[in-house]
Parts: sequence; C-alpha cells; structure tokens
Amino acid sequence: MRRTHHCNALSAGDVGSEVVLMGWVQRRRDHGGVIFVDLRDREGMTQVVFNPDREPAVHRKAHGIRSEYVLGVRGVVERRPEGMTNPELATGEIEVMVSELKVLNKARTPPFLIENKVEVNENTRLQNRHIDLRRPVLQRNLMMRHKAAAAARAFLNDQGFLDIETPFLTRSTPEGARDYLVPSRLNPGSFYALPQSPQLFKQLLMISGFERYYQIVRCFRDEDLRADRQPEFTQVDIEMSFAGEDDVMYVAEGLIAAIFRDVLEMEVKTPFDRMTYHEALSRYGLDRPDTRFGLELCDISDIVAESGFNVFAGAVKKGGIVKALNAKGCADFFTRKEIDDFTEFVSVYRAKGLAWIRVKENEWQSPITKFFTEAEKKDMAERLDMEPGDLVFFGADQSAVVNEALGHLRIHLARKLWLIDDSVYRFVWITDFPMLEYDEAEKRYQALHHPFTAPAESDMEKLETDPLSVRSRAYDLVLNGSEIGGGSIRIHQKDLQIRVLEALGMNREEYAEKFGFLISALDSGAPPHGGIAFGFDRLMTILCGSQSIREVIAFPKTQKGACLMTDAPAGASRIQLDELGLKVVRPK
RNA sequence: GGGGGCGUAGCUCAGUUUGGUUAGAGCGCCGGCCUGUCACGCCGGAGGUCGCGAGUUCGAGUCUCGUCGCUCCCGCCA
Repeated sequence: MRRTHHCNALSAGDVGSEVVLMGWVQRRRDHGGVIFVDLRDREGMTQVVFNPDREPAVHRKAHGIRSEYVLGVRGVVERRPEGMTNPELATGEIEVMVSELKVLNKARTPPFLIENKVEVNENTRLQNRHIDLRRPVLQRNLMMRHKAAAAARAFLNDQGFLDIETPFLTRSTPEGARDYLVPSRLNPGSFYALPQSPQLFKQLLMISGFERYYQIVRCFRDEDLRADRQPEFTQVDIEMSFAGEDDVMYVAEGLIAAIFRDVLEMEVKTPFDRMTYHEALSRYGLDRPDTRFGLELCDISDIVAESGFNVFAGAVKKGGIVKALNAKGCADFFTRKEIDDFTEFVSVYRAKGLAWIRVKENEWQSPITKFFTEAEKKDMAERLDMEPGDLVFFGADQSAVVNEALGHLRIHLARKLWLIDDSVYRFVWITDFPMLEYDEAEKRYQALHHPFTAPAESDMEKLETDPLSVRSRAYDLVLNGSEIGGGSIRIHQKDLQIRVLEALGMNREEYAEKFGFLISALDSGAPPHGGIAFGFDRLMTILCGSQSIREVIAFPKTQKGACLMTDAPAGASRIQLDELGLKVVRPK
C-alpha cells in the first residue's frame, strides 16, 4: 500500500479514482451501520467511509478504530450525497469509500483533544509535546517558520550572502548576558561557552574577506525566561563589508519584505520609518515604541517646575521630569477603582504614584487640581489639548522611571481602549542610541549595544571627555512595539576599538586577554563593516499571531529552563564528573 | 532574588468566602443501540493521592505553615 494523496488534495475532480490515504484518526462516528472516520495528515483532513453493504469485512474491522490510530486506507473517491457536503472542510464535497483498511499503528487515548480551541495546561502540553504538536495551530506555526527561514535564505543567497557556520563551543565573552558553560574534558578546569551570538566570528569573517555573511543560528543566554525569551533562541545573523547604516537597513528591509511576502502573502512598504532613540523615549517612553496608535507622552516639566504641587515641582528640582498622557474622551470610561489599579500597574516600574485629572465641562475633577495656579492650568490644558471628557495621567520622577512607567501604561491603556489594530504591522527603525550607559551597581560605563559598536563620527572626540553624550552607529528594528532586530556599524580600526574598551573601564591587560585576537585582527586589514541580527523566534511569534515564543518553537523550555519531555537538565554520573574534573557542591 | 495567578477525574472547570452526609458538571473513555454523520444521537458504566508534606480540629478539598510544578511580571537579559 502506497500513499497517493495528502488528506487535503482530493476534490470533486477526483471522483471515481482509486486513492490511498495515510494519516491519523481525528474522529470516528459509528452509526451502527455506516462508519465515518476523519483522517488527518499534516496537510488536511478527508472523510473516509466504511459501508457494511459494500465491504462487510472492512466495515467489521473498522469497529476497532480509535482516535489517533494511524491508518492506511484504499478506496474510491465519491461525491457526497446531495445535502451532505461539509463546507467547513476543504475536501467537504467528497469522501473516500474504503475497500481496504490497514491499521498501521494503534494509539493510547490521547491526554487531550487534538484541536485548536482546547485550552490545556502548559504543563500537560509540554509533557506530551509530540501530541501537542499535532494540533493544527502548532502545525501551521512550524510550517510558517519553515517558510520564513526558506524565504530568508532565498533572499540572502540572492543578494550574495554566504551561509557560513561558526562554532558553538567557543570562548566566554565578558559583556552582556550570563554564558552557558561546557566543561572541557581534555582541559580539566577549563570551559567553553556557548555563543550568545556569533558576533566576533562574523566580524572575523569580514576581516577574512567574505564580504557578505549570514547564518540562521542558535544562540544561548543563561538568563531568566519570559513570554518572549528562551535560553536557546534563533537569530538570522547578517554581516556585510564596505557597508554603512543605509546599506544594512536596505538589506534588512528587503529581507523582512521577502518574509512577509512568502509567509503572509503581504506587501510591506519600504523603506521603514526612522526615529531617534531620543524621540522614541520622549514620545513613547520606550525605545521600542508601538506606533500603531497615538496616546503619546508629553513633557510638562517646565510648566509645573515652580508649582505648589511638591510631587511635581520637587521631581523637577531633583533633575527629574513630569510627563503626561491624555486619554482622550476617557473621563468616564474608567471607574475610580480602575484608576487605582493603574497606580498599582505603574508601581511595578518603580513609579511612586500616578496623578490624574478628569476634565469635566466646568472643572477638573482631581485630588491635585487645587495645587495649580490658573496660569499653570491654562498652559497645561493647552500643551496637553485637554478638553471636557478627557482623562489625563501624570508621572513625576527621574526620567527613566517616568518614561518606563508611562510608556508601559500607554500600552496597557491602548489594550483596554481597543486602540490596537492587530491586522496592522508597523515597522520603525530606532537610531542614534547612546553608546554607553552608567551602571550604578558596578560604578562603571557599559555598552548599550556591545563594545564593538562604532561611535558616531561627530561624537568621537567626546569619548573620553563626555562619554554619556556619545551616540553610537547602532540601529534597532521595532515591529508593533517588539524589538525584532538590532545591529550596528562596527569598529574596524584597532586604535578606536582600544579607546572604546578603555572608556568601558578596561585596562590594557584585561582587553588584551579577552579581545586580543580581535584587536590583532583589526590590525591586519579589516574592512569597514556592519550588520544586524534578527530575533527569529520573536518575529515568528508576531507573524503567527501568538502570545508566546513557545508557540513557534517545537520543543521549548519552561520558565525554569526545563524540557518536560526529556526531563533536561538532569544530573551527571560520577564517572562523567570525574572525567571532567568536576565536583558538584549542592547549595543548601 | 522578589511580587501576582494557577494546581480538584484523562482534559477544562465548579465546590474553598462560612471546615460537616457519599466531592460534582461538560468533554473524553468503556459497553450497548443506531445506515449519512461531520462537536452524530440515545441508554448505561467506569474513572479522584483534591500537587506533595506537616499542623490546627471531634472532623480539612476548604483554615495555617512549608514545599514542588506551570505561568505572568520586576530585577536580569537586547
């Protein structure tokens, strides 16, 4: 018995032909006489029929069929009787009258129904992932993922990029995330690190003269998990020589357009909008703004700096800011309880409070109105476009706190107010990032992107004198408020690289030990180069319309980094540990 | 490291507020009947370590403490 068709393939045009289908039993409907079975494979479903009048022996055998049995059936395609077609099913006009049945395998009763709509505990799903993956939505997600990867490869191949592999067993990089370590048996006491990204290797490939590189590659970061974060994740990694920002962005836009074309059959408009980091924070509070809706933040620090409301005036005096968010027409949309919940919501981001004003016809209903002069009120009303029916929220604190709190509140409000159109894909490049930020905990500067990002030409001389004001040549691609890619033009000159490493507080000995190979390579004829990496899982989460990155990964890990199918991670045997020269000290 | 939610039949959940008879429902499963269903229908049945462990109590699914797992978020991480 050899399969002739997939279960989505047959239609009225095939009536009369003998076919062989193979697949899983979605459902069996036994009428005592005739038995119907919905046979499912990865492509679709076909109803197959066992009729006692026509094939008594086969019909008898069909009684034993149960859900998820694997069947091979031979039969003739027949048009369904008048009025018996199923418009819900692609193959609903026909059915296969079975003349030969092979039970290829039996199956335990599945732990849950193989259907999209059944909401099953994630625990149960992950323990039975092979069954979970039979659900149509996950089959679709992984097929879309395949299509996207194929589209990316086709596009990049066509643009002259070479797919070159880089090592997984590599060296720990000190910046950024925690590394996964792999002990070396041949060098007891020494460890490989799994790459957080192939960053340095792709730069070395540019120095080697490959000019255009890409790789769809697994990366590893040993940090706590989130709905959009897994300890191992996939990047579409790109690097190109003799390229500036515009060149990389042009390729990136083409790549994204190709993926949307092949996966969603949708044309995205390029080039994408660009916005500076500064503008993003100022208008949206976050460096990954969701630009599908308005509700922008507005700075009123200057208006309230001298006001009698000490929370506002005091924040400004301490170097902070006061920003507002006008929810137009929402004065009566939210109850007092809901407004209190928003205060609770922003407290997560360390905001100490959330002031608000309900704009009524003749008054401002708010606990804080009394603190402001008429002039201040007038300025505020003008700046914030306050009209009767509006509800305005205020945050006052250090700018980082205000921006983060109101930035997240903005999204929270937009969801509640149904301001977000899920069918829209809004891209925006974020540019002109600061090169460095000050790490209060470690009392030193840190690279915002990574230490190989080039500073902006015009800011170069401030590297030593005013490091925080130096902008970098980095860029992030943001889609619907989610960062899906980021990259930069790299430093390709040894002297500049050393200056940057020193600005990060590294001494000669330190950088020589950690990055000696890179510095030496930069000195060997390194071309100007830059690149970008896309978070493939995150992109797929958006393309699939999923809520979690786990819905686009075949075998994801739980929040504690466990694989519930294989029970990884697991202990190691004494022999293994001895070979590696390791001793496990269990924390109490 | 911290905060929130969840954990009761194979699955989804009710019951927990106010401790008290034999812990229920839908779906699934098993058996019987049924020749045109497609969430087939009808009849009958089985199925429970109330996550786990202590404690309070005459009595705990319900109260207390601890612990494990899943999840969302903060920190962390681009």
